[in-house]
Amino acid sequence: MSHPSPRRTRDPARKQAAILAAARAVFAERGYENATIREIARRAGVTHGLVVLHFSTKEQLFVAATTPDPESLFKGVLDDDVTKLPERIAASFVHRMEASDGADPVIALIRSAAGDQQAAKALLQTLQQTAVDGYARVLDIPDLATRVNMMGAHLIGVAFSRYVLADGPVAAMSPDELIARLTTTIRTILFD
Amino acid sequence: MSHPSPRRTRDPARKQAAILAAARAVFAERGYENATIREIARRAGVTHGLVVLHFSTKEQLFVAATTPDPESLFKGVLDDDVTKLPERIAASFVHRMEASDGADPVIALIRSAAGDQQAAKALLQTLQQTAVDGYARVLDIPDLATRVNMMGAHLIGVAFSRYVLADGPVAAMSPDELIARLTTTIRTILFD
DNA sequence: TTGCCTACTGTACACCTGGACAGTAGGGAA
DNA sequence: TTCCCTACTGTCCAGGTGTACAGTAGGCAA
Repeated sequence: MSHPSPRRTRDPARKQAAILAAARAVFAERGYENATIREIARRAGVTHGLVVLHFSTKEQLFVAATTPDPESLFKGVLDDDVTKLPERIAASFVHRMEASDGADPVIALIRSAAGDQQAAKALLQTLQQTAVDGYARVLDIPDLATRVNMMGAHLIGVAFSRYVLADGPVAAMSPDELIARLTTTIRTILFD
Repeated sequence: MSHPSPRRTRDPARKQAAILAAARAVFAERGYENATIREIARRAGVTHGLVVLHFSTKEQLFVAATTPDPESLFKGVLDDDVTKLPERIAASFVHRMEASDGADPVIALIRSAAGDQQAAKALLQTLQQTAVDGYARVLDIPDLATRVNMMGAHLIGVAFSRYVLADGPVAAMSPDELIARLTTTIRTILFD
């Protein structure tokens, strides 16, 4: 029948990577609380026991899977002249989200922080601080932290509307139009 | 001992109101999934059986407790001249949130929609549509729905940062400063 | 080939949830 | 006072969760 090969394969690195990818997807889709280890294991093609073996606890798996790479978020954004910073931020954010196919760590963090997950809140705050530090190198504004925070809030709100609510004009518009609108708003938040 | 009076009191209307108030608070604090009927019952001073008796199901209780009153959200906002619309929207929103002490239905909806609760998404979308219809009476812009959606996204993001994440400059700033900053951004989103 | 370390599986368990339901008692109608 | 409707309680249950752990079997070293 269609039990092709119940034979066990042995490949820790590959399986850990598969578990992490599945975890990112499931945490992004359902948020921390609604995500289950069993569902993650099923998508990764392993048993839930193996997930626990490698990552010990659901929370540790969450942190391992959703800790964003700060560098990747600001890659190429801080270069060039400051006047074009807003479009570069907008484009970087939108491209990142579109490429992830809804499984981006940031979405997982938003969904999970809403459910009061402490680890998610901490990671989001770290991300925020990283952004402040980065922009501080190229911008010289007294209330920089506040403006960056407002911008972060806006991006979270847009991500929420487009990828979580996933309905309405914001969800329907093209990436390019979204970038254009974000650019205008970000410019106002940062400089006006 | 300190069992003051195990005597039963009989007052359906009052208890239903207490249950709804407790439900609003718990749903806002924890989101739909993390909220439990038992916790709501405990805060309302009743048994969880009574909650089920009156509202049948957790989802029905959620809808009953968090369905926002559209009128209250736009009260006094649409009057007066259009040029001051942004400050009235900002002030109305901030005052509403500050007054609720973190138990506002909108926060419950945000927390719950993140966890993929269908009812919450539907209510948020209804709210969105109500806003579009309302502003359509005083504004004449071709892409009105899109702009209102972007504004709604921004408000969600700010609420998220201030009341859910509850940390950082946005959470720390005074209501008046928040209103001022929101006003500028809303003006850009609606008119630029 | 033999042996052994460890990646991997499957079962088991304690806990908590939403919901069902049989019973208890308040309080107005008669 | 008596009666009865129903607001209210407490117990019970099936289902699903995270985690612990005893056992199984790959595959490299010897």
